[in-house]
Parts: sequence; structure tokens; C-alpha cells
Amino acid sequence: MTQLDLTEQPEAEASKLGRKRDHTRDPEILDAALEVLAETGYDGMTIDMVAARAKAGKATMYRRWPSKSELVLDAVACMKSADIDFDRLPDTGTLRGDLIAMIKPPSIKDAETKLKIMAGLISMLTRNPELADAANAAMVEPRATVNRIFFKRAIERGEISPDCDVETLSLVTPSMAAYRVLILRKPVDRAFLISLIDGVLMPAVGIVAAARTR
Amino acid sequence: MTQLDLTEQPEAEASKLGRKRDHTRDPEILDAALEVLAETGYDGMTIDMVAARAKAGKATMYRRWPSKSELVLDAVACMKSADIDFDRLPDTGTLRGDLIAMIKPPSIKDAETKLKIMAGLISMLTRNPELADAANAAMVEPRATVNRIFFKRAIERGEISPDCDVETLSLVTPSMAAYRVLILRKPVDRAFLISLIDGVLMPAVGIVAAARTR
DNA sequence: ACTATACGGTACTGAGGAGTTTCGGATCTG
DNA sequence: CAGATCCGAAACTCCTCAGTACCGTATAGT
Repeated sequence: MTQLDLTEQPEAEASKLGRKRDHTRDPEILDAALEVLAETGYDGMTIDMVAARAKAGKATMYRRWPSKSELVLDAVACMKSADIDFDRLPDTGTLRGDLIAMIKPPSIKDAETKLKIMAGLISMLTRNPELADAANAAMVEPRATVNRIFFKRAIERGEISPDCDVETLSLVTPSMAAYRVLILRKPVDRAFLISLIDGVLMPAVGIVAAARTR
Repeated sequence: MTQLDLTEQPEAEASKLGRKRDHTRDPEILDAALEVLAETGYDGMTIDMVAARAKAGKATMYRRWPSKSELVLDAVACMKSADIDFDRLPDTGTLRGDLIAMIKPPSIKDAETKLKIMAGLISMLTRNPELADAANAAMVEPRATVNRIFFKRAIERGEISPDCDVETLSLVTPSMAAYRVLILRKPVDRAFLISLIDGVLMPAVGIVAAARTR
């Protein structure tokens, strides 16, 4: 939220007594926090690491956030899905085309970064529901939403049956990518995602291989 | 390995000088470690917690394992899949029957426990490849293996096409169950697993709903 | 009974990290 | 320039926890 307040409007009222707080360095600090989080995990992360990376003083951190957990919560909540633009989703005319169109190097990279952050947070999610909700909204929900849109479109245009379990199918790619990175510790590359689409989703939805061979 | 040495043979040679080490409490301690691990995660777990839970002294812990990380590694490596008996896998004659037969309350419970342990380990896996391998062998590989067996059987008996991507399909259930528990933090119940089988796996493999409606 | 060993308990050491305080310098206001 | 505010740096407190040392006791072998 902080990150947005800054970019949207240049500090509403700077009057009153003296001058209003800038907090102009918030975005850099939150980004630094996310980086450290991805590299070391929640428990491995220290306030000093984040401060050093953002070239900020430790005191500055505590002037702005009351505790480490609040800082992390804010960092996760402010994290913007830089990769998904809901106003400009691909629309290729076929379900497979739409799904494949989402596979782009920057998108894969972004997803991997988010999964690394997620890895560092997972053990906390149990004990911190607020953080769990923020992580869900910032990292997992957007992906599933895109898939849901694609599947619903395909149903509307009659490409696939309306009986398809859209909810479950939308979670296949996110789930299996997460499992592969977090647990199997293998990279999620284009080939893997395509094998998911052609080996699971397309067959599951009744589109046979022959129909998509050009 | 320790756990097994004990049950298999009553201390091979107890001669030499004095008497051989008992380490008879190892299993209790390792079990306690797994419990604490599931409850608090790797970083939250302390040696004192484990010792207290196993009613052991802290010194005993360090007489047996040189460090916390070695203890955890041993605990994970010794963890036995209490739920899967590879000599007595269900064989119902149909793929769907086999998959459904694996859904049993104790099996679900065991899987949930393992996922909780996994949640506490994930952030460590990156920094400790040895632990990652042990966790993989003990918790994820067995599940996938069972599914692979079922799919291969189904291919052999001609129930499904040999072109099916067995490898990927075998990972659908483990992946999506893990995602649901670890990230979505929702319970994995019978209904969810069945929706996976009937909403993803069966369709993906070309078995239509009509064919299984009794 | 005597001795050795393993164990449980407790006290200790040392390192590291959360959170606090202080201070000196930079920057803006007038 | 004078006054106020913010910030980076560093020193400091307090606490937790990994790992160690020691001791009293239970037990098993001789």
C-alpha cells in the first residue's frame, strides 16, 4: 500500500506542523526486504541485512515499521505482480494458444522469484494468518485468476465442455510449478510448462493432440 | 538407518571393550524431533524442545548427534512411510479403482503430517542438498512411485493409451495436495482428492465420466 | 560389592540478532 | 545564518539458543 500511495499522489497534505513524513525510501527498503527474503528465508533474514542492502540505517527501519514481522508483511503486501497485466491478457482464439502465450521468459523469471520468496515464508504462514492472506493475494491468486479467465473463455466459445472443473484445472499449473521448484528443486522452464499443458490440461479438457497439430 | 539397525538385529557385536553403545532411545528422540519439526519448523525448533519431548537430557542429544542439522537430517532419513506398503498395493482392476483405494483416512493423515514437516524444512532445502535428498526420498518419492505403478499397470492392461505422460500425471496428486496444504492452507480431504481424480486425471487419460458411472 | 558406562538434569559459555538510544551530518524552511 | 527535521551509522541492552561441561544416579557386567 505504501508503494502505491507514493506513486499515485505526491503526498496529499504536507502542511500542519513542520512537514509531513516523506517515507520516500520505503519502496527501496521493501524491495530490499523481498530480495533478502528470497535469499535467506524469513528466519535467516535480519533487519541489518535489509538495512545494509537498502543503504539505510537500522533506526530508519524501526522508525517506519514496529517489528520485523510487520516489515515483512508490508513488503509482501506491497509486492506488485509486475508480470501480469490484466488489461492486456493474450486472446489467441484457442485455449492452448492463450496458455502458451503466457509462457514468456520474464513471466517465468518473475514466478521463480515469487516462489523463492514463498519458500522463505511457508513455515511462517501457519503462525501468521495475516501474512498468509497477503502472500496468497500477491503471489498465488493472480496466476490462478488468469487461468480461470482462459478456461471460462474457452467454455463460452464452445471450445471445451462447460462441465470442466475450471477451479481445479486453474490450479494445476501453479501447483505443479510450485511443487517442482520448492520440493523437487528443479527449474521450471518452457518445456515443463508445455508438457503440463499438452500432457495434462489439454487431454483433461478433451482436446486431442491431433486437433492441435497445426 | 539407526531406527532400522535396532529392529533388524539386536546389536550385532556387543563385545570388544566394555559394551557397545545402546542408543536404545534413538527412535523416541527422532520421533520427538519430527513432531517438533512439524509444529515449529526447523528454525523454531530447539534442541531443548526435542530433549524435553523425548524426556532425554540435552547432553544425550549431543552424545549421539554432532549438531542440530545432523539430528534433523537423521530424523528425516529414518522417517518410515508408515502408510504405504509396496507389497500390498491395491489392485482393483481399474485405474480409477486403484487411485480411489489409496484414499484412506490413515493415509491422508500421514500425508498431512509429512507435509507439515515439509513446510518446516522447505527454506532449508536450498542450503542443504543432503537434507533435500533425504526429504525427497522419505516423503515425496514414495507417493509418486505408487502412482507410476498404477498408471503403468493401466497401460499394460490397455485401459489407457501408452502415450500418456505417466511421469507428469503421477505428480499431479502430490503436487496439488502439497500446494493446497502448504500454500492455500486448506485441508486435503477425500472430496478434494476425488475431484482431482475425476476432474483432472481421468479426463486427462481419456476415461470419460459415462464409462465409470457404474 | 565394585567398576564402567550411559543417561537425565542443570549450569555455563559464546555468538548472534531484535529492538533502543545516541550522535553527527545533511537538507529543507525562513 | 538559525532552527527544525530527518536520516545513516554505530554503540548498547537484553534475550534466546547452539553447543559444552559437570554431576548424581541407574544399570549392567564381573
